[in-house]
Amino acid sequence: MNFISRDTDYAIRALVYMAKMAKKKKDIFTVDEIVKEERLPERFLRRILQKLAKKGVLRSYKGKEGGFSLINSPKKITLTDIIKVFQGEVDLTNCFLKGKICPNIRTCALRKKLKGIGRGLDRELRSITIASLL
Amino acid sequence: MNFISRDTDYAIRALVYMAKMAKKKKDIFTVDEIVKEERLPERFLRRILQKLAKKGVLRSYKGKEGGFSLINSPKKITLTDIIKVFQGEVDLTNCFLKGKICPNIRTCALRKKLKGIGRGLDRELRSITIASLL
DNA sequence: ATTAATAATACTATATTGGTATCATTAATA
DNA sequence: TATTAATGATACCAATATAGTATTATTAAT
Repeated sequence: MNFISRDTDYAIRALVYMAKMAKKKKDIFTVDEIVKEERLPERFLRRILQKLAKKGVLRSYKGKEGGFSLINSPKKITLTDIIKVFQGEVDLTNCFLKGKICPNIRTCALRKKLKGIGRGLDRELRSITIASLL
Repeated sequence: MNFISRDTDYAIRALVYMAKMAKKKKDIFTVDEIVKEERLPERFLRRILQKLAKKGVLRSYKGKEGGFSLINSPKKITLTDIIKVFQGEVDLTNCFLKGKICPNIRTCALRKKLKGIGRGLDRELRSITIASLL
């Protein structure tokens, strides 16, 4: 059971690259540059960055000399943010009989326990920022 | 992102039912009985219990008067055990460029951080036993 | 011999994952 | 203003995973 999906993984690599280079260089990056440096599949990464742009993690510039840039400081971008974009909210308490048979998720001993664990996990994932990975 | 899959969920329900009833009653249960009580799809649950039997969580008895029984005390059956049966080892540190491009998982800042979190998570999941859900 | 249970295995439908392809849009600049 | 170099939107596709169902074999009690 993989916790991180391929697009989350690629997104993190791209963001870390951008954060690293933004310190020395200009801060707009083309997909081609990132693909070359990080050796990721071009069209797939393109779609990933587009999604990050749509979700407000990146800003995109169309046209010649365009590309993508970070909107916020790498210190502000957490793992939780990125996972949420590609894999949705991490939900430890999901119930497969919800509504049908189970009376209430709050009376369920399992979900009650998992809820606490999920909160702890989220707190830890939130502590991992792009900046912390440089 | 659902952490628990449907078969893990159904397995837990079945195991909790068996643990609960084993206290008052005989301890061999047919699939039909569990299906009726927990309202789960019969053939699907059957395959789930067979898998639990194969993995040493349940004992199975063929023939008339047969069924399934718990092998170990409900205190000894942890959530980690059950997740492992149906979803494999929970791996927070999986890397999608392993071997190809990434030099070493141990030099990777992200994986290093996730490894610690994964250990904590595992410890917590291990503390949830079937007995603790009664 | 009959009956009532699991075992093994194959099959199916649907969703998700991982990725590719195409064409439209935009903006710099020669 | 035409060219060029970038992203945007969208559709498509293959492989795998998920969530089951169906069939036949085996086993053990009575």
